[in-house]
Amino acid sequence: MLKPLTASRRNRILSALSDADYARLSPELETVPLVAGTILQEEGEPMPYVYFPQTGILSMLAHLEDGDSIEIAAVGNEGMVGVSVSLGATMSTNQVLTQVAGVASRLSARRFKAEFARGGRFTECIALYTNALLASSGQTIACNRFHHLDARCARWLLATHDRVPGDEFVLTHEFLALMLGVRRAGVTTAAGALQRAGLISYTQGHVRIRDRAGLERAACECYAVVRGNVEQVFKIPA
Amino acid sequence: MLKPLTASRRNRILSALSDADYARLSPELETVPLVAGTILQEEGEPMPYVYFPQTGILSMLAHLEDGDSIEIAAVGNEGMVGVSVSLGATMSTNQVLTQVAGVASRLSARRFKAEFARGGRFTECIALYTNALLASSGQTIACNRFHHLDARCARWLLATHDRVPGDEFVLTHEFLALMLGVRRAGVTTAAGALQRAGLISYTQGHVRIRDRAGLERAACECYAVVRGNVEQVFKIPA
DNA sequence: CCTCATTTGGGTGTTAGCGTACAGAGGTCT
DNA sequence: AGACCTCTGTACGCTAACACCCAAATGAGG
Repeated sequence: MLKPLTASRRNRILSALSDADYARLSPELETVPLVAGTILQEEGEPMPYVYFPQTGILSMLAHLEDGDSIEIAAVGNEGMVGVSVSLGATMSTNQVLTQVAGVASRLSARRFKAEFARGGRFTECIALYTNALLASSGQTIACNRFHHLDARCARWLLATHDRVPGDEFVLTHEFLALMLGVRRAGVTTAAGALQRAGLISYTQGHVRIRDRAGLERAACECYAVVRGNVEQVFKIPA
Repeated sequence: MLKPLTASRRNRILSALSDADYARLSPELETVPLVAGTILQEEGEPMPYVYFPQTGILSMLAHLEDGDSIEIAAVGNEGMVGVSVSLGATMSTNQVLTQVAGVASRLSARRFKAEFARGGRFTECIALYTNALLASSGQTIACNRFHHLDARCARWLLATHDRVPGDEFVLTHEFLALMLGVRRAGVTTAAGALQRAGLISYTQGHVRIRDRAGLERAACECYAVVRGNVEQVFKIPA
């Protein structure tokens, strides 16, 4: 027996489709598991699919020649990976990996392009989401230049917390260091401070958010700005 | 006597329009001077116009709560300011200011949206340019995190050199500091090193590029990456 | 020619985060 | 239980860039 049609509509962009549009697209949507650590797209390679996470989190990463890397944006069920396909790109400019395991709906790039070209609510949503990505990237440019590790750390934890069910999730200092583009030891120091302040606690690769409000105070403004950018996408009068 | 129709087509996006499309749009295009230091768009405010520079350079800036600011992207005759209008945005998320004086064609946001909705080569160009901006933002996120001031300084000088006629242009350390998000004294040190290496020279607000190839070696990879992103826009088979 | 504002040079002490290294703590597997 | 591997804590010296400061040079205007 098939899952109900609405299963994949935990993704907020897909759920913005009219029932008619969804019915047309639905046979083309493939539900795929997102396995933590898996790479979905590689920099400079073609993008056969676009992904709409239902649960879990994907990360877009930039890599530099000397091997340094950093997260550009995180994508949960509020967004998608592959907007650049709608902009006419053929190659991915970033690496995309699964940060938190989950499930996504994927769609072939060809179908996605065709659907995008139809216009309507779906197209509008994708465009607005692209705009949010662009605006958020600008904020992150400034954030990486000016904000200190503690604040960026808090920002990142909040963004992840928003996208997982409970208050606890899997995360090592090592991984967080990769996302923030800093040393593992640096994260240990910053996270240690947050822990001592009673905002979080962690053991062996598991973090627990203990004081969400406090964490928000510890985070830089960028958390709220980026979140606001994304909320704007869905605040349009339908 | 009117200037020839093709005047504004020094902008590479406008010149991608078919003659028919251009003829239709041309009466709506207004040629405006770009005065150095002028602010064309303010963060959080509506965007009545979009701009297609013919000459000169515009800068998109991000501002943080505490007053720090940094350049997100520079736009010359290869691009435009206001792509987010085509994505459905109503408010600007960045400040835009004139970095180097020049001339631009401007178009009302309404007309621009309508024209964008028509589809065709123009639409395609705008979409590809938006994609280039997005990709370049990702690169800049990493750049600001990892690359040192000297290299970022060189990157910026090259990007500007690309967009001005000769080898010399107006620039103070103060202004460059604003763009790079560093102290003025920091720029003095970095630029001094470039000068001592014979790559540039400057006096009282005027820089001269003396060794372009050397500067390219001194710059981080981001210069070439971002430039490549933009070139990609115009490399499509017409 | 002199004055004055702008621009640049440089100096001092501070700091966040780096690179590196090592030790302990907590799980896992046999 | 013991061996092992992953994860976290911490320490030490180093450096890029900071904040703050003042002095010199340059060019424009009266």
